[in-house]
Amino acid sequence: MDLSSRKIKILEAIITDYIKTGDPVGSRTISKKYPLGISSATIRNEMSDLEEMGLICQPHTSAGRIPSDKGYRLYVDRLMGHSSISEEESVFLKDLVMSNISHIDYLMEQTAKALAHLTNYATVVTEAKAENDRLKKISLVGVDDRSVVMVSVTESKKVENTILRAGKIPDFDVLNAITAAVNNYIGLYGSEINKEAAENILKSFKPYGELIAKIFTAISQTGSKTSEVYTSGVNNILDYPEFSDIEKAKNVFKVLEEKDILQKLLKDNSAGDGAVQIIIGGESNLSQLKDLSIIKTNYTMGDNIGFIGIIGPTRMNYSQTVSVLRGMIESLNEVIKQITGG
Amino acid sequence: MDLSSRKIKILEAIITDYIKTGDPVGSRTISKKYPLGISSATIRNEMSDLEEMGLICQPHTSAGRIPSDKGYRLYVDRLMGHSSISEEESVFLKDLVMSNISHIDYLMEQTAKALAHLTNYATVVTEAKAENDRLKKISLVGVDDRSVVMVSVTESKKVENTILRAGKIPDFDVLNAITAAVNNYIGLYGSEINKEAAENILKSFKPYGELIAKIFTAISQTGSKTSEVYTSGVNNILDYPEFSDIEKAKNVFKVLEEKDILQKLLKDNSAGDGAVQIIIGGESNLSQLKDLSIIKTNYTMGDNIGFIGIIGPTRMNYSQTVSVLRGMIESLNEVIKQITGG
DNA sequence: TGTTAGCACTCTACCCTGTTGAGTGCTATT
DNA sequence: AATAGCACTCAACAGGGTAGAGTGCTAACA
Repeated sequence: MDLSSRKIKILEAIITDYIKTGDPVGSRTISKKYPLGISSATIRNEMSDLEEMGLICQPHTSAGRIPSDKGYRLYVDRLMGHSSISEEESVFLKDLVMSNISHIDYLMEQTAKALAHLTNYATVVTEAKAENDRLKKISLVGVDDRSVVMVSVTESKKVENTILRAGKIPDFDVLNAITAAVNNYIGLYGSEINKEAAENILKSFKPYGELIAKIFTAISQTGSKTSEVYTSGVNNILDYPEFSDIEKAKNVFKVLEEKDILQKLLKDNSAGDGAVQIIIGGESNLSQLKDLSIIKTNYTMGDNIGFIGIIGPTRMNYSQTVSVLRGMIESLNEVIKQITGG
Repeated sequence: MDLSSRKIKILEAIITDYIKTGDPVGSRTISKKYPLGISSATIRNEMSDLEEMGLICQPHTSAGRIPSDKGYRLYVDRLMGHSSISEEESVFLKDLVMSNISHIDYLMEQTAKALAHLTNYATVVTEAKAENDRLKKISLVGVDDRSVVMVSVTESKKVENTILRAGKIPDFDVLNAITAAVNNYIGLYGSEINKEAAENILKSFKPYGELIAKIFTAISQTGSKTSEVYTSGVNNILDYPEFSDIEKAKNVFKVLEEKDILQKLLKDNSAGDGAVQIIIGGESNLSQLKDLSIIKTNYTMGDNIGFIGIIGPTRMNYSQTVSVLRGMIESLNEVIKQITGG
């Protein structure tokens, strides 16, 4: 069956209306609200065809039609207009990013929050992280007479703190000497274990064996942490009647708590860098997500790659959400470029 | 009216039953389930008295009775037995704390999670923080040729990273010299602004003026961040039928998102250090919390004080929850003592 | 041949009703 | 003082009827 331009117009009307109201759309509603110049009876015939093609379906016999995943897919790929965000929103996003560049984790959190606020959906942001990051150097900072902080910096410029405790802590100068020796080691072996070289350092700073052992343990563990996942606006989901059933809402909450699933979902980067990707309902092949859609993209900070996703009901406002997401990424990238030197 | 021992037994039965089932408790239920040796009619008379005293109330004319805030208060203060946690739970909590001591923020997060898991209520943990903390020293670690990390350590041993960017970054030795100079400054003036001294440092390291200016800005901002608040198990609330109404659930979620309110609530430390404090329903004087109770206490890390709260419906299992909370605090304190040197 | 009006049909949502069961308070009795 | 009995109240549930939205089909029309 052919998809005539009239059928497309009707499909578009159904989707637009359903996104707005959440109620199944009937033929009469369309004939009245959308000036297609045809009667409801004709629309009924066309709708019957659209249903046969799998683009819309009926929740029950005498209800209106709602778009299927396939219908949304067609809409997203071919029909959806490009809206753009307001000047206000754009400024809001840019200010947000600018004001937080010194605390990256805080920035991520704020990003998630801001997007949730602007879209009224749930958002997920993962920390930027390189696939195979290597330790570049460390620095030791004394805290008190029993503990030091080991600051580690990776090739991709991620900074991480680890607290180390030991019975005996050297003074400032010795600490610096140990730092230098360990950095030398790292230059040669990275975070791999080289017994001989480690023994050498241990020997040179004999009184502080306990501390040095802990340093090597910490070094071998660096970068093993998976990247942080920040979620926000999860409760926004409750605003949509399709989740007013408490059990359904619980399910959604459960998925959004499983950071592993979210990570995996966002990480799949088949669409390429910087592209906005849309996963509609069952397309994720995860039963827990069959009533949710995800609009996602990625951002880069040097070699590190992070992901931003917006999660809402399948009838989410794709066009608006995409534009907000694009605006966010733009602000982020602009600021990141400035920082990392462009 | 006097509170006879029989009245107390009936009140206790009502509360115990209501905590377990969530359904209003009738006189017949009590006479059958609790061996008080009196008939339901007698119990009815006594219940009528208890109602007059404001300890229980009726949701509607022909329903059973439920405890009022005042009833819970009496129960918590005078009737509640002390249960203790199982060996298993105790080991679980201790292991948790032990395995996370090198990453404090991670430990807090895990603490919140573990308590939520054990109690099936929502939990709030605030980062330990001293009231009037002062900067003790900083350390500068180069990241790349445009940025350094400033590691700041406060009197109370809190460590924080701030990323600083500048057009020109000195090498390792100069960075160390700047660190030393700035630490000298901090020794004299803390995080206060002393123009003359700052000018001196600026002059000594003239080519790096931009960086040094940023250092002083960062110094003046240190410690201004409010302490982190971690929540967990918020969705557990959905398991209790009193919040199966979506609007009520939304309200609860909203409160638990307002970290300010939670902070204020937990911070009030009138009960004294280490004491477990219980706030029942309306006692908080916050309308948003009128259907929720909070069981809370505090922990100390050196000079820093942090708070742990467990939030559930007013009919929460006070006795069990208190014991889990006590177990958690015990594990925390034990480990903290070991660390901070005891 | 495509479009439309008309009609019978379907199904949900809603309201009204009566019934059941749990629970109460009062009163008379033990 | 304690209890048994009784009339009463109320929420929850199920059944029945109606209104309204929507459909599919058919016949008529341009």
